Amino acid sequence: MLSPTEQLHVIKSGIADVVPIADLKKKLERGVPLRAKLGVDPTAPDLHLGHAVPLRKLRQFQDLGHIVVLIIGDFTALIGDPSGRNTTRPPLTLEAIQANAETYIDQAFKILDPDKTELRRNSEWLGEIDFEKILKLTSQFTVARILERDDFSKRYSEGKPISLHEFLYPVMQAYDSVAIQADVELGGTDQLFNLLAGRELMEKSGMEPQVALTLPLLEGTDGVQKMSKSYGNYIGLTDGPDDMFGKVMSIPDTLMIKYYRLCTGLAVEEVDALESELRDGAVHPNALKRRLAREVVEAYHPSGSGSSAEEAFDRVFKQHQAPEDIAEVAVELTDEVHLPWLLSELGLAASSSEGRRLIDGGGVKINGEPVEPRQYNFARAYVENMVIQVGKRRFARPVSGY
RNA sequence: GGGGGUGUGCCCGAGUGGCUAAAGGGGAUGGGCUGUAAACCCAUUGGCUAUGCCUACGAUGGUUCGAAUCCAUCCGCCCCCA
Repeated sequence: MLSPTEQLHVIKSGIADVVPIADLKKKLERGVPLRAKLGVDPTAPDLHLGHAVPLRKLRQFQDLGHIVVLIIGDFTALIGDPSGRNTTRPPLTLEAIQANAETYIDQAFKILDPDKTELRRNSEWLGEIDFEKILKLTSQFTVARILERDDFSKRYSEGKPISLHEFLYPVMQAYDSVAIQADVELGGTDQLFNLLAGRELMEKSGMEPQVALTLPLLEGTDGVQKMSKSYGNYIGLTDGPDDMFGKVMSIPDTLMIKYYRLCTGLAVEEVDALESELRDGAVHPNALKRRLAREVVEAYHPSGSGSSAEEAFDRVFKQHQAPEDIAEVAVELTDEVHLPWLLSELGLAASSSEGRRLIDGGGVKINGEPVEPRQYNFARAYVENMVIQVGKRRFARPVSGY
């Protein structure tokens, strides 16, 4: 086992904050495996790299010999965490929660070590709580204290509605920590309030309070907004290797090290070394990003998939050739084919008007041959089974639908 | 419960009767440059086999030769007072 100081170095890599750091040190020095908690809301069925960030950190805890307690917030999902939102979240149905939870667990164990993971659902203890207990719990917190939370105070001062039940979210999350006797709880920076609420409640329950460890939000491929499906800047955990590779390559350079720290399983010292090489100019940023992309791909796909994704990438973007497997799309072709229509059928354009614009903008190629602006109609033989390309990265091959 | 305000394209935001498919910005997409990075330059950004037609300025109805712009009702959101 590493010394407490060494452990601390690993734990601190890439994180936003630990409060209080002294408590964490103290806990580590005892040499007893810690219980590291992460509560997840089974609200989103599609997981992306951003969701994986805390899981990676948990994995580090496991590798250091600690225990991970992964709590599926099946009960709390009934409320919907208002974190980072300025509106009330709609509660989910039980079925949706169940399905999302399954997906989540599936993905999570691609990263976590199952032998060192305690998987719990918070309906275990929250489901049977009675009203008297709720009153006792809620009496531990004051309205003023709850209103300190950023999004609450903001919504309150902006006159946006806050439903009373939303106040209970931090209370329930805090109670989770009591129930499983957490030593450390992880969460995004937007979770700090909830994490500290847990700390407070534990203390009031006569337990040793947990340490709050916050992780930065991961920016998406645009490098600005946090990764999220609704911004369209996400890298999905179930994305194919080629796709995943390409998406990682498109992140801004400035995010590379952050991605290394938060999205790969690379040892902390190694990332430290890469960071200084990058700073000294000892390594070309492009080479570093390629390695990052390979690492990320290999984390979610079979070994070897990283380099084959890289080859596919070079084929398309360096040698400007069509990728090896192009999506074949069945369409019903007539003898004369209207290309704008075809582009929208193939999913390469949102509408045939957009297809027309793409053609006029010089962004469409058939078998590598650019299509002249204002040229819209082609003989069937000219397009059928051919490689239709839009921009640099979108390809499709129309095949007969019969 | 009372008074006031506001609702425009993916988002923000001009527009107060015709010249408005709707200024400007952001974002996005395509092209150039490149390392599919950043920065920068150019173009496009409602639909439609298309020098035209259709649909659009919260919803419905009305006034008018003509409405995002005027009127009525409704819906949503916000502010102030109680």
